[in-house]
Amino acid sequence: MSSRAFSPADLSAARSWPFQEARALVKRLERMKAPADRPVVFETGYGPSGPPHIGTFGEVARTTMVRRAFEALTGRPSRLVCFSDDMDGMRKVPPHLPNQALLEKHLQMPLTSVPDPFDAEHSSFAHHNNAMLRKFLDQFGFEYEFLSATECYRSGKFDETLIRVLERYDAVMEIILPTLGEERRATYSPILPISPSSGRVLYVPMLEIDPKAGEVLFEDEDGTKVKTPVTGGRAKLQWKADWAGRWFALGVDYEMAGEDLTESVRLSSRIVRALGGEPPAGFNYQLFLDENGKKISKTKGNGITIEEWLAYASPESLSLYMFHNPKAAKKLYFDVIPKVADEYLTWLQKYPSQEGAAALDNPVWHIHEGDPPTDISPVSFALLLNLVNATGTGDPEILRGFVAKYRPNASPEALAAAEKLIGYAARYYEDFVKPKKLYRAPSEQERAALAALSARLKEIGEGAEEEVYHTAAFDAGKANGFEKNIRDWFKGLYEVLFGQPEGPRMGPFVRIYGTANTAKLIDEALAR
RNA sequence: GGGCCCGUAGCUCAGCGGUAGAGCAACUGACUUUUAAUCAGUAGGUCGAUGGUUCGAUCCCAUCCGGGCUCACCA
Repeated sequence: MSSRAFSPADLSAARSWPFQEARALVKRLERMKAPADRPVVFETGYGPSGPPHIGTFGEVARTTMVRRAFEALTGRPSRLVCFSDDMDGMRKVPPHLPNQALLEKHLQMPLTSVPDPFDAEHSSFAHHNNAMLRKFLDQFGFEYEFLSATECYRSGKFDETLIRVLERYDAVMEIILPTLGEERRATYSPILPISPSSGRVLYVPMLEIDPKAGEVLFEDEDGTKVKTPVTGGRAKLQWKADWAGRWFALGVDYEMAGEDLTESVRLSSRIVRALGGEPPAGFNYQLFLDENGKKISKTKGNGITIEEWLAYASPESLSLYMFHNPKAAKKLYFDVIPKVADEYLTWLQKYPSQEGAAALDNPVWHIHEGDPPTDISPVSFALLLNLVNATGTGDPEILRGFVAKYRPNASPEALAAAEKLIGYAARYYEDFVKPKKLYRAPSEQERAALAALSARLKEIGEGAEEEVYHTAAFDAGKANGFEKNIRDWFKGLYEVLFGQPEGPRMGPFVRIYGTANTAKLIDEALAR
């Protein structure tokens, strides 16, 4: 690792939000008098009833930023727990899934007891989604520990916490009940037993609770009264109590959440205190909006998905987007992608010349966990998009040639760094530029000039200087009536050959694309 | 309506008590036998509004305006 070292003075001068968050966490640990060698626990939560999405990425990326800032600040060990709420009952069958009938039969069962509707590869629906989550996180190289709620309950990891909830039952109820509607109030219990007869998660009131024995009495689905221990996976905590229980059981020190969960965090904090714990540090980040400032909703399909982002720009650029101002509602729509991609490059270029706190506050320090790469693409994404527009091609080979020409002094490493951008640009071309192309037929005059150019290029052959080709382009125009308006010649040439009024400088283009290919391009256009 | 968050140049953001900054975009010029690129330069903000605290406020407080979330169920 070639990551830079920073002085304590630099570190305390860093003002970017991850450092501010890290300092808040430090204060919390001081208040708690936490032993300095105890690993500090960061958590992110995940609901395994659907695939991971751009918000999942954002939460883990941002949490990791705080984590690394904290480590830099304190040198203390830390862990990041990605927790899957996979013991939650399946309340309804998510539409769009295959095997609806099969799923229907398993309503109210813990998600880890619902069969995988996709294939037999995973032992349950939740296992399938958990695997997707891990694959998703791994592809970005996040460092984390995966934790399954089901395993935590069944293994006894949460036993102590469940008993504690029984011990503090009244205090917990007192906090939760006022937040519920009248109807729910009548049946609410922070403990949800798993029916021994049906395996479903039961939303029933507790008839008796016995903290000493660690048991509860409730009415099972078949009407029989059942007394059961709450431990070993025979019961779980309900919403409003389970988050607090998890904090308590895992000793979570830091967790952020979307602003829609602001009230939940507040409530859970009170509950964890009632259990005798201390709520984690953290903050509520804002949700994303679409181009018009409207909330992004999956059904409306506004905004963009992580797949869309990653099709046209790097994960690092998405991290940069996540880094910016997490407390402001940010617009997330297509046009921001190229802009953010180039902003990322700009920050990367700036980093080596920055010192102290300025470097620590540079987003790339956070995006790359303190160790930004030194090989930087010598061309911006905007330039590549221009190129793609100008050359009318998304052929990576041609783009590569132009990059090498534009940046003759670029190192092989830098050119390698540009490779990814070229791929994104090519994709962009295919999806956005190509469909908009409008080739027009040449005028008689243009036809003659184009034919002359084609013939001349074949004559010259490959390997000549750019200027030779460029001169040929001019000559063909001048010799066919464009001597006074050479601009029109080029405009027409582009419209006929590339389907747009602008195009590449012809000399370099021919040199890179080849005379035979260019001549072929012309001949095909004339034959169209 | 209550609560929370946000509101600084066209855009994305920094600045968090001492006479407003960056990147991109825009514009001008140079260069290039079209485009793009490159280089040099210019312009652009009553820091959402109004009051208050202060010798002094973008920065603190209050109110208001605008945007988002949340306050039945579900997570």
